[in-house]
Amino acid sequence: MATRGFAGLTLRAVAAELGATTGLLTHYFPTKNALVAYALDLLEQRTISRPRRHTGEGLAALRDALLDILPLTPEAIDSNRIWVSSWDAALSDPALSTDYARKYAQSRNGLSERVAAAQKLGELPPGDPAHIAAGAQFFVLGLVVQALFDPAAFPPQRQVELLDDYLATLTARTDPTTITRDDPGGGL
Amino acid sequence: MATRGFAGLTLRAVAAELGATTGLLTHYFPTKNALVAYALDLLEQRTISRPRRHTGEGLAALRDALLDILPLTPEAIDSNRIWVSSWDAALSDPALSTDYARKYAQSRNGLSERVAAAQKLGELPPGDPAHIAAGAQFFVLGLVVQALFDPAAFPPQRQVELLDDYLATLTARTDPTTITRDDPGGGL
DNA sequence: ACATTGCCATAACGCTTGTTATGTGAATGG
DNA sequence: CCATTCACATAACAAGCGTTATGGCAATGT
Repeated sequence: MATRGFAGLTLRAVAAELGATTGLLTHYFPTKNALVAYALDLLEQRTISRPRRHTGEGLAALRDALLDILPLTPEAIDSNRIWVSSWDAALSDPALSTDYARKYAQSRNGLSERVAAAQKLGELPPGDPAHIAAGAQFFVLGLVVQALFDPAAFPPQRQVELLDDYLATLTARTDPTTITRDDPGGGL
Repeated sequence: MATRGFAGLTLRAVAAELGATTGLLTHYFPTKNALVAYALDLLEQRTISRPRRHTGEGLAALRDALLDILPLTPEAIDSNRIWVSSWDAALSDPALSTDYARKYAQSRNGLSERVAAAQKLGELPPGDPAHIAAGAQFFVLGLVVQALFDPAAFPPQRQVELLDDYLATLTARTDPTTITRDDPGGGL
Protein backbone atom coordinates (compact mmCIF):
# COMPACT_ATOMS: atom_id res chain seq x y z
CA MET A 1 0.00 0.00 0.00
CA ALA A 2 2.87 2.31 0.77
CA THR A 3 4.58 0.95 -2.29
CA ARG A 4 2.14 1.65 -5.09
CA GLY A 5 2.16 5.42 -4.87
CA PHE A 6 -0.61 7.92 -4.54
CA ALA A 7 -1.35 7.82 -8.25
CA GLY A 8 -2.34 4.15 -8.14
CA LEU A 9 -4.28 4.45 -4.93
CA THR A 10 -7.77 3.17 -5.69
CA LEU A 11 -10.70 2.29 -3.49
CA ARG A 12 -10.75 -1.25 -4.83
CA ALA A 13 -7.02 -1.68 -4.12
CA VAL A 14 -7.47 -0.48 -0.55
CA ALA A 15 -10.46 -2.74 -0.09
CA ALA A 16 -8.57 -5.72 -1.51
CA GLU A 17 -5.66 -5.05 0.86
CA LEU A 18 -8.19 -5.03 3.69
CA GLY A 19 -9.78 -8.24 2.44
CA ALA A 20 -13.03 -6.36 1.92
CA THR A 21 -14.87 -4.60 -0.88
CA THR A 22 -15.67 -1.02 -1.79
CA GLY A 23 -18.96 -1.35 0.10
CA LEU A 24 -17.12 -1.23 3.41
CA LEU A 25 -15.20 1.89 2.45
CA THR A 26 -18.20 3.79 1.14
CA HIS A 27 -20.09 2.81 4.24
CA TYR A 28 -17.56 4.52 6.50
CA PHE A 29 -16.33 7.34 4.25
CA PRO A 30 -18.58 9.59 2.20
CA THR A 31 -15.90 10.12 -0.42
CA LYS A 32 -12.43 9.03 -1.40
CA ASN A 33 -10.91 12.33 -0.37
CA ALA A 34 -12.32 11.84 3.11
CA LEU A 35 -10.67 8.45 3.29
CA VAL A 36 -7.32 9.81 2.15
CA ALA A 37 -7.57 12.73 4.56
CA TYR A 38 -8.35 10.34 7.39
CA ALA A 39 -5.47 8.09 6.43
CA LEU A 40 -3.02 10.99 6.38
CA ASP A 41 -4.37 12.22 9.68
CA LEU A 42 -3.96 8.76 11.11
CA LEU A 43 -0.39 8.62 9.85
CA GLU A 44 0.33 11.96 11.48
CA GLN A 45 -1.26 10.95 14.78
CA ARG A 46 0.71 7.74 14.80
CA THR A 47 4.01 9.50 14.17
CA ILE A 48 3.17 12.00 16.87
CA SER A 49 2.14 9.50 19.50
CA ARG A 50 4.77 6.87 18.81
CA PRO A 51 7.59 6.42 21.31
CA ARG A 52 10.11 9.21 20.86
CA ARG A 53 13.78 9.23 21.52
CA HIS A 54 14.88 11.01 24.64
CA THR A 55 18.57 10.74 25.41
CA GLY A 56 19.14 14.08 27.05
CA GLU A 57 18.45 17.79 27.11
CA GLY A 58 19.59 20.65 24.96
CA LEU A 59 21.49 19.63 21.86
CA ALA A 60 20.86 15.96 22.51
CA ALA A 61 17.12 16.65 22.56
CA LEU A 62 17.38 18.47 19.24
CA ARG A 63 19.28 15.52 17.82
CA ASP A 64 16.59 13.16 19.11
CA ALA A 65 13.85 15.12 17.41
CA LEU A 66 15.71 15.11 14.10
CA LEU A 67 16.51 11.41 14.34
CA ASP A 68 12.81 10.75 14.89
CA ILE A 69 12.12 12.18 11.45
CA LEU A 70 14.67 10.18 9.48
CA PRO A 71 13.71 6.95 7.67
CA LEU A 72 15.87 4.75 9.86
CA THR A 73 13.43 1.87 10.21
CA PRO A 74 11.18 0.10 7.68
CA GLU A 75 8.10 1.69 9.23
CA ALA A 76 9.69 5.12 9.15
CA ILE A 77 10.59 4.52 5.51
CA ASP A 78 6.98 3.70 4.68
CA SER A 79 5.72 6.73 6.57
CA ASN A 80 8.13 9.04 4.82
CA ARG A 81 7.31 7.53 1.44
CA ILE A 82 3.61 8.15 1.89
CA TRP A 83 4.36 11.59 3.22
CA VAL A 84 6.55 12.59 0.27
CA SER A 85 4.08 11.09 -2.18
CA SER A 86 1.31 13.20 -0.69
CA TRP A 87 3.18 16.35 -1.65
CA ASP A 88 1.88 16.15 -5.21
CA ALA A 89 -1.73 16.35 -4.10
CA ALA A 90 -0.88 18.89 -1.40
CA LEU A 91 0.85 21.25 -3.81
CA SER A 92 -2.12 21.06 -6.19
CA ASP A 93 -4.69 21.95 -3.55
CA PRO A 94 -4.23 25.41 -1.98
CA ALA A 95 -6.14 24.44 1.15
CA LEU A 96 -4.00 21.38 1.70
CA SER A 97 -0.94 23.39 0.83
CA THR A 98 -1.50 25.95 3.56
CA ASP A 99 -2.32 23.14 5.95
CA TYR A 100 0.99 21.49 5.22
CA ALA A 101 2.79 24.82 5.54
CA ARG A 102 1.22 25.28 8.97
CA LYS A 103 2.31 21.85 10.11
CA TYR A 104 5.85 22.40 8.94
CA ALA A 105 5.95 25.75 10.70
CA GLN A 106 4.76 24.02 13.87
CA SER A 107 7.52 21.47 13.49
CA ARG A 108 10.03 24.30 13.15
CA ASN A 109 8.66 25.87 16.32
CA GLY A 110 9.21 22.64 18.20
CA LEU A 111 12.76 22.43 16.94
CA SER A 112 13.27 26.08 17.73
CA GLU A 113 12.53 25.48 21.41
CA ARG A 114 15.16 22.79 21.55
CA VAL A 115 17.64 25.02 19.79
CA ALA A 116 17.00 27.75 22.33
CA ALA A 117 17.46 25.26 25.16
CA ALA A 118 20.73 24.11 23.67
CA GLN A 119 21.86 27.69 23.40
CA LYS A 120 21.01 28.27 27.02
CA LEU A 121 23.21 25.34 27.90
CA GLY A 122 25.97 26.84 25.80
CA GLU A 123 25.94 23.87 23.43
CA LEU A 124 25.02 26.01 20.46
CA PRO A 125 26.33 29.47 19.61
CA PRO A 126 23.90 32.39 19.87
CA GLY A 127 21.73 33.33 16.92
CA ASP A 128 18.07 33.32 16.00
CA PRO A 129 16.77 29.92 17.17
CA ALA A 130 14.04 29.94 14.52
CA HIS A 131 16.68 30.45 11.87
CA ILE A 132 18.80 27.59 13.10
CA ALA A 133 15.76 25.35 13.52
CA ALA A 134 14.68 26.06 9.96
CA GLY A 135 18.11 25.11 8.69
CA ALA A 136 18.05 21.85 10.60
CA GLN A 137 14.60 21.05 9.26
CA PHE A 138 15.71 21.69 5.69
CA PHE A 139 18.73 19.48 6.11
CA VAL A 140 16.73 16.59 7.52
CA LEU A 141 13.99 17.00 4.93
CA GLY A 142 16.48 16.83 2.09
CA LEU A 143 18.17 13.85 3.66
CA VAL A 144 14.82 12.09 3.95
CA VAL A 145 14.12 12.52 0.25
CA GLN A 146 17.55 11.33 -0.80
CA ALA A 147 17.42 8.37 1.54
CA LEU A 148 14.07 7.35 0.04
CA PHE A 149 15.41 7.48 -3.49
CA ASP A 150 18.68 5.73 -2.72
CA PRO A 151 18.41 3.65 0.46
CA ALA A 152 21.57 1.77 -0.43
CA ALA A 153 23.60 4.98 -0.51
CA PHE A 154 22.03 6.25 2.70
CA PRO A 155 21.69 3.40 5.16
CA PRO A 156 20.64 4.32 8.71
CA GLN A 157 24.22 4.58 9.91
CA ARG A 158 25.15 7.00 7.14
CA GLN A 159 22.08 9.11 7.81
CA VAL A 160 22.99 9.45 11.46
CA GLU A 161 26.56 10.21 10.53
CA LEU A 162 25.50 12.96 8.13
CA LEU A 163 23.14 14.45 10.68
CA ASP A 164 25.82 14.46 13.34
CA ASP A 165 28.22 16.13 10.98
CA TYR A 166 25.65 18.80 10.35
CA LEU A 167 25.11 19.31 14.07
CA ALA A 168 28.86 19.48 14.54
CA THR A 169 29.09 22.38 12.12
CA LEU A 170 26.32 24.09 14.08
CA THR A 171 28.21 23.83 17.34
CA ALA A 172 31.16 25.69 15.84
CA ARG A 173 31.01 29.43 16.08
CA THR A 174 30.41 31.14 12.74
CA ASP A 175 32.87 33.60 11.31
CA PRO A 176 30.83 36.53 10.02
CA THR A 177 33.60 38.03 7.91
CA THR A 178 34.11 35.25 5.39
CA ILE A 179 30.82 35.22 3.49
CA THR A 180 29.31 37.93 1.32
CA ARG A 181 25.96 38.48 2.90
CA ASP A 182 25.03 41.65 1.03
CA ASP A 183 24.97 40.03 -2.40
CA PRO A 184 21.25 39.80 -3.25
CA GLY A 185 21.77 36.57 -5.16
CA GLY A 186 21.93 37.91 -8.68
CA GLY A 187 24.76 37.62 -11.09
CA LEU A 188 23.60 35.12 -13.64
CA MET B 1 -0.21 22.90 -16.30
CA ALA B 2 2.32 23.15 -13.53
CA THR B 3 -0.53 23.96 -11.21
CA ARG B 4 -2.83 20.97 -11.53
CA GLY B 5 -0.49 18.34 -10.22
CA PHE B 6 0.63 15.04 -11.63
CA ALA B 7 -2.52 13.29 -10.47
CA GLY B 8 -4.76 15.43 -12.66
CA LEU B 9 -2.44 15.31 -15.63
CA THR B 10 -4.51 13.99 -18.52
CA LEU B 11 -3.87 13.78 -22.23
CA ARG B 12 -6.97 15.84 -22.94
CA ALA B 13 -5.88 18.54 -20.51
CA VAL B 14 -2.46 18.77 -22.11
CA ALA B 15 -4.03 18.88 -25.56
CA ALA B 16 -6.45 21.60 -24.49
CA GLU B 17 -3.59 23.65 -23.07
CA LEU B 18 -1.87 23.28 -26.43
CA GLY B 19 -5.03 24.25 -28.29
CA ALA B 20 -5.06 20.84 -29.89
CA THR B 21 -6.62 17.43 -29.34
CA THR B 22 -5.49 14.02 -28.22
CA GLY B 23 -4.86 13.12 -31.86
CA LEU B 24 -1.77 15.30 -31.96
CA LEU B 25 -0.35 13.75 -28.82
CA THR B 26 -0.94 10.16 -29.86
CA HIS B 27 0.58 10.96 -33.22
CA TYR B 28 3.86 12.02 -31.65
CA PHE B 29 3.96 9.84 -28.56
CA PRO B 30 3.15 6.13 -28.52
CA THR B 31 1.94 6.28 -24.93
CA LYS B 32 1.27 8.68 -22.13
CA ASN B 33 4.29 7.54 -20.18
CA ALA B 34 6.48 8.40 -23.14
CA LEU B 35 5.02 11.89 -23.18
CA VAL B 36 5.61 12.38 -19.46
CA ALA B 37 9.13 11.03 -19.75
CA TYR B 38 9.82 13.37 -22.61
CA ALA B 39 8.37 16.32 -20.70
CA LEU B 40 10.52 15.59 -17.66
CA ASP B 41 13.55 15.16 -19.87
CA LEU B 42 12.79 18.47 -21.51
CA LEU B 43 12.46 20.12 -18.13
CA GLU B 44 15.82 18.71 -17.11
CA GLN B 45 17.51 19.79 -20.34
CA ARG B 46 16.10 23.27 -19.96
CA THR B 47 17.30 23.64 -16.40
CA ILE B 48 20.70 22.34 -17.43
CA SER B 49 21.13 24.58 -20.45
CA ARG B 50 19.63 27.73 -19.02
CA PRO B 51 21.95 30.60 -18.16
CA ARG B 52 23.73 29.85 -14.91
CA ARG B 53 25.03 32.18 -12.31
CA HIS B 54 28.76 32.70 -12.27
CA THR B 55 29.98 35.29 -9.83
CA GLY B 56 33.32 33.79 -8.91
CA GLU B 57 35.36 30.73 -8.08
CA GLY B 58 35.54 28.47 -5.08
CA LEU B 59 32.90 29.15 -2.46
CA ALA B 60 31.15 31.70 -4.66
CA ALA B 61 30.80 29.08 -7.38
CA LEU B 62 29.27 26.67 -4.89
CA ARG B 63 26.87 29.36 -3.80
CA ASP B 64 25.96 30.02 -7.44
CA ALA B 65 25.17 26.38 -8.06
CA LEU B 66 22.94 26.21 -5.00
CA LEU B 67 21.17 29.45 -5.85
CA ASP B 68 20.44 28.04 -9.31
CA ILE B 69 18.42 25.29 -7.66
CA LEU B 70 16.25 27.47 -5.45
CA PRO B 71 12.75 28.59 -6.54
CA LEU B 72 13.68 32.26 -6.71
CA THR B 73 11.79 33.09 -9.90
CA PRO B 74 8.29 32.12 -11.12
CA GLU B 75 9.79 29.79 -13.71
CA ALA B 76 12.02 28.18 -11.13
CA ILE B 77 9.00 27.76 -8.88
CA ASP B 78 7.11 25.97 -11.65
CA SER B 79 10.07 23.75 -12.43
CA ASN B 80 10.51 22.81 -8.82
CA ARG B 81 6.80 22.18 -8.41
CA ILE B 82 6.73 19.76 -11.31
CA TRP B 83 9.91 18.19 -10.07
CA VAL B 84 8.62 17.60 -6.55
CA SER B 85 5.30 16.36 -7.88
CA SER B 86 7.09 13.80 -9.99
CA TRP B 87 8.54 12.20 -6.87
CA ASP B 88 5.35 10.27 -6.25
CA ALA B 89 5.58 8.47 -9.58
CA ALA B 90 9.36 8.15 -9.25
CA LEU B 91 9.16 6.49 -5.84
CA SER B 92 6.56 4.03 -7.12
CA ASP B 93 8.61 2.91 -10.11
CA PRO B 94 11.93 1.23 -9.21
CA ALA B 95 13.45 2.04 -12.60
CA LEU B 96 12.56 5.70 -12.30
CA SER B 97 13.69 5.66 -8.69
CA THR B 98 17.20 4.50 -9.50
CA ASP B 99 17.31 6.98 -12.36
CA TYR B 100 16.49 9.80 -10.00
CA ALA B 101 19.01 8.53 -7.48
CA ARG B 102 21.66 8.58 -10.20
CA LYS B 103 20.83 12.14 -11.17
CA TYR B 104 20.97 13.32 -7.59
CA ALA B 105 24.29 11.60 -7.11
CA GLN B 106 25.55 13.37 -10.23
CA SER B 107 24.37 16.65 -8.81
CA ARG B 108 26.26 15.90 -5.61
CA ASN B 109 29.38 15.18 -7.63
CA GLY B 110 29.14 18.56 -9.31
CA LEU B 111 28.74 20.25 -5.96
CA SER B 112 31.58 18.21 -4.57
CA GLU B 113 34.00 19.60 -7.16
CA ARG B 114 33.10 23.11 -6.14
CA VAL B 115 33.52 22.24 -2.50
CA ALA B 116 36.96 20.86 -3.20
CA ALA B 117 37.88 23.99 -5.13
CA ALA B 118 36.72 26.16 -2.25
CA GLN B 119 38.79 24.07 0.11
CA LYS B 120 41.83 24.53 -2.10
CA LEU B 121 41.31 28.27 -1.86
CA GLY B 122 41.08 27.98 1.90
CA GLU B 123 37.48 29.22 1.90
CA LEU B 124 36.18 26.02 3.40
CA PRO B 125 37.75 23.94 6.15
CA PRO B 126 39.12 20.51 5.19
CA GLY B 127 36.89 17.46 5.27
CA ASP B 128 35.39 15.01 2.78
CA PRO B 129 34.11 17.18 -0.09
CA ALA B 130 31.42 14.62 -0.97
CA HIS B 131 30.18 14.75 2.60
CA ILE B 132 29.95 18.53 2.61
CA ALA B 133 28.36 18.58 -0.85
CA ALA B 134 25.72 16.11 0.29
CA GLY B 135 24.89 18.29 3.27
CA ALA B 136 24.53 21.34 1.08
CA GLN B 137 22.28 19.43 -1.31
CA PHE B 138 20.06 18.27 1.52
CA PHE B 139 19.75 21.77 2.88
CA VAL B 140 18.79 23.24 -0.46
CA LEU B 141 16.41 20.40 -1.22
CA GLY B 142 14.57 20.90 2.04
CA LEU B 143 14.47 24.62 1.51
CA VAL B 144 12.98 24.09 -1.94
CA VAL B 145 10.16 21.99 -0.55
CA GLN B 146 9.37 24.43 2.23
CA ALA B 147 9.49 27.40 -0.13
CA LEU B 148 7.03 25.65 -2.43
CA PHE B 149 4.59 25.01 0.38
CA ASP B 150 4.88 28.44 1.94
CA PRO B 151 6.13 31.00 -0.59
CA ALA B 152 5.02 33.85 1.66
CA ALA B 153 7.21 32.64 4.50
CA PHE B 154 10.15 32.01 2.18
CA PRO B 155 10.41 34.82 -0.35
CA PRO B 156 13.53 34.87 -2.53
CA GLN B 157 15.36 37.21 -0.19
CA ARG B 158 14.76 34.93 2.78
CA GLN B 159 15.85 31.88 0.83
CA VAL B 160 19.13 33.53 -0.09
CA GLU B 161 19.59 34.66 3.48
CA LEU B 162 19.03 31.17 4.83
CA LEU B 163 21.40 29.67 2.30
CA ASP B 164 24.08 32.20 3.14
CA ASP B 165 23.69 31.47 6.81
CA TYR B 166 24.19 27.83 6.07
CA LEU B 167 27.29 28.56 4.03
CA ALA B 168 28.53 30.76 6.85
CA THR B 169 28.35 27.86 9.28
CA LEU B 170 30.31 25.76 6.79
CA THR B 171 33.13 28.24 6.64
CA ALA B 172 33.62 28.02 10.37
CA ARG B 173 35.92 25.28 11.56
CA THR B 174 34.12 22.43 13.30
CA ASP B 175 34.93 21.47 16.86
CA PRO B 176 35.11 17.67 16.91
CA THR B 177 34.96 17.35 20.69
CA THR B 178 31.48 18.72 21.34
CA ILE B 179 29.27 16.18 19.62
CA THR B 180 28.85 12.50 20.44
CA ARG B 181 29.65 10.79 17.16
CA ASP B 182 29.73 7.25 18.51
CA ASP B 183 26.08 7.18 19.52
CA PRO B 184 24.45 4.86 16.93
CA GLY B 185 21.24 6.83 17.12
CA GLY B 186 19.24 4.64 19.43
CA GLY B 187 17.76 5.54 22.76
CA LEU B 188 14.04 5.67 22.15
C1' DA C 1 -3.35 18.05 -62.55
C1' DC C 2 -3.23 14.06 -60.11
C1' DA C 3 -1.70 10.59 -56.79
C1' DT C 4 0.37 10.16 -52.41
C1' DT C 5 1.80 10.96 -48.12
C1' DG C 6 1.78 13.03 -43.54
C1' DC C 7 -0.60 15.61 -39.97
C1' DC C 8 -4.02 15.80 -36.92
C1' DA C 9 -9.11 16.28 -35.64
C1' DT C 10 -13.00 13.29 -34.74
C1' DA C 11 -15.03 9.59 -32.99
C1' DA C 12 -15.35 5.34 -30.94
C1' DC C 13 -13.72 1.53 -27.88
C1' DG C 14 -12.67 -0.92 -23.73
C1' DC C 15 -11.44 -0.24 -19.22
C1' DT C 16 -11.12 1.69 -14.69
C1' DT C 17 -12.57 5.00 -11.59
C1' DG C 18 -15.56 6.99 -7.69
C1' DT C 19 -20.06 6.75 -6.39
C1' DT C 20 -24.73 5.05 -5.76
C1' DA C 21 -28.38 1.62 -5.34
C1' DT C 22 -29.81 -2.79 -3.81
C1' DG C 23 -29.75 -6.94 -1.45
C1' DT C 24 -28.62 -10.10 2.50
C1' DG C 25 -27.24 -12.20 6.63
C1' DA C 26 -26.05 -11.21 11.31
C1' DA C 27 -26.64 -8.64 15.40
C1' DT C 28 -29.82 -6.17 18.41
C1' DG C 29 -33.78 -5.01 21.09
C1' DG C 30 -38.28 -5.36 23.04
C1' DC D 1 -39.42 -14.85 18.66
C1' DC D 2 -40.08 -11.57 15.59
C1' DA D 3 -39.06 -6.76 13.88
C1' DT D 4 -35.63 -3.70 13.09
C1' DT D 5 -31.38 -2.02 12.40
C1' DC D 6 -26.73 -2.39 11.18
C1' DA D 7 -22.67 -3.83 8.42
C1' DC D 8 -21.21 -4.95 4.48
C1' DA D 9 -21.11 -7.51 -0.22
C1' DT D 10 -22.85 -7.25 -4.79
C1' DA D 11 -24.03 -5.04 -8.65
C1' DA D 12 -24.87 -1.30 -11.53
C1' DC D 13 -23.96 3.43 -13.04
C1' DA D 14 -22.09 7.56 -15.38
C1' DA D 15 -17.87 9.75 -16.19
C1' DG D 16 -13.30 9.98 -17.47
C1' DC D 17 -9.21 7.70 -18.77
C1' DG D 18 -5.55 6.00 -22.36
C1' DT D 19 -5.61 4.09 -26.62
C1' DT D 20 -7.08 2.90 -31.20
C1' DA D 21 -9.46 3.41 -35.61
C1' DT D 22 -11.12 6.47 -39.23
C1' DG D 23 -11.51 10.34 -42.08
C1' DG D 24 -10.36 14.63 -44.27
C1' DC D 25 -7.46 18.40 -45.50
C1' DA D 26 -3.21 20.24 -46.89
C1' DA D 27 1.29 19.77 -48.45
C1' DT D 28 4.38 17.36 -51.50
C1' DG D 29 6.22 15.05 -55.40
C1' DT D 30 5.83 13.74 -60.21
